[in-house]
Amino acid sequence: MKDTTVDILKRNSLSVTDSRRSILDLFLQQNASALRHSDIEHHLGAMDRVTIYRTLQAFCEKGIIHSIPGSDGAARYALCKGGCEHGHHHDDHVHFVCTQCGSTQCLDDVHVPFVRMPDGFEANKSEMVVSGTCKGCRKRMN
Amino acid sequence: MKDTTVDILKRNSLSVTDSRRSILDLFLQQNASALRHSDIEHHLGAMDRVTIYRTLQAFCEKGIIHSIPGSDGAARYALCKGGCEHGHHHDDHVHFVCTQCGSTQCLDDVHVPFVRMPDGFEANKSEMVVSGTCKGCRKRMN
DNA sequence: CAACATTTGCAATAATGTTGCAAATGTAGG
DNA sequence: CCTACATTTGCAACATTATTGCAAATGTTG
Repeated sequence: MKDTTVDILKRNSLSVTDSRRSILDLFLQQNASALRHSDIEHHLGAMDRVTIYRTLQAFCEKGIIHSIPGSDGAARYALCKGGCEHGHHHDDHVHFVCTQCGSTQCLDDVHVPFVRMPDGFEANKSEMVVSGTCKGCRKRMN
Repeated sequence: MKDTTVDILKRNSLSVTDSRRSILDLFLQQNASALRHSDIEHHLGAMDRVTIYRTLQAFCEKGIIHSIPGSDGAARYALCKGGCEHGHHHDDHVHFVCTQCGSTQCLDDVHVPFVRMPDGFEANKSEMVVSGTCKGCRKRMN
């Protein structure tokens, strides 16, 4: 049985509203590719900016989406795959930023390798972002 | 022979101005620890915000400092060590963000491990940020 | 020291993010 | 289906981060 947006919202004890359905729909349409706040704003022009911020925050807290670090000063978010939806995240995968098209993608099958910390440091979470040319752009270049 | 701020600026063909010397001094005083724009602003209250942005950009282009990715929407910068200062960066080290004190540090001796990309993706650069409790904060907790 | 190039500070503007509050919408019980 | 209650939305205001153009100030070179 396929998860509908309503299922996902209910399962995470979020009330089902038009805004949340639209935003979740948008994420489901992406293919492992991340969205910035402004992307969502452009797609759903009618929706208030603040609502988008609050929805993204709620989805993050519930583990429906995860945030992706980036140096460009704009937060990005992507759907969590698999067992992320019960409070504990499994988003230990590598993220890829394409310098050609600017897209950010989840490499769900590539997990962040372990690195040993220097004495005294205690690691909790590791994030890894690889940049380069993505599959789509390399095809386009041939 | 020890590098003075003036040496570093001249070597990178940057004209020697008070602003650049002050900012570079600040970085040299840090110990592998990163600064945000706002940190610099607070330390050097008299300096215009725009000058700080432009100086950070110039230092980045020359490879004197490097930027560090972070999810909190504020760029961070730290001095480049070693052979970074001739246009090509060697900042392939892991960065550590302490969730206690909020500081960001360069782990100069821990380099970012190689990961194999899925077919079609071409990697250029890898960044890794580990978060947890830093040395200083763990000492303070005992 | 003079002529020229570069940098600085200011003003204006844009993008991103947060908060409080009243109106609108969603949920649950009868 | 309707009412009462809880939650969410939209708006306004505001804070922070960042960018650009331009004239005045500063640095560099001969």
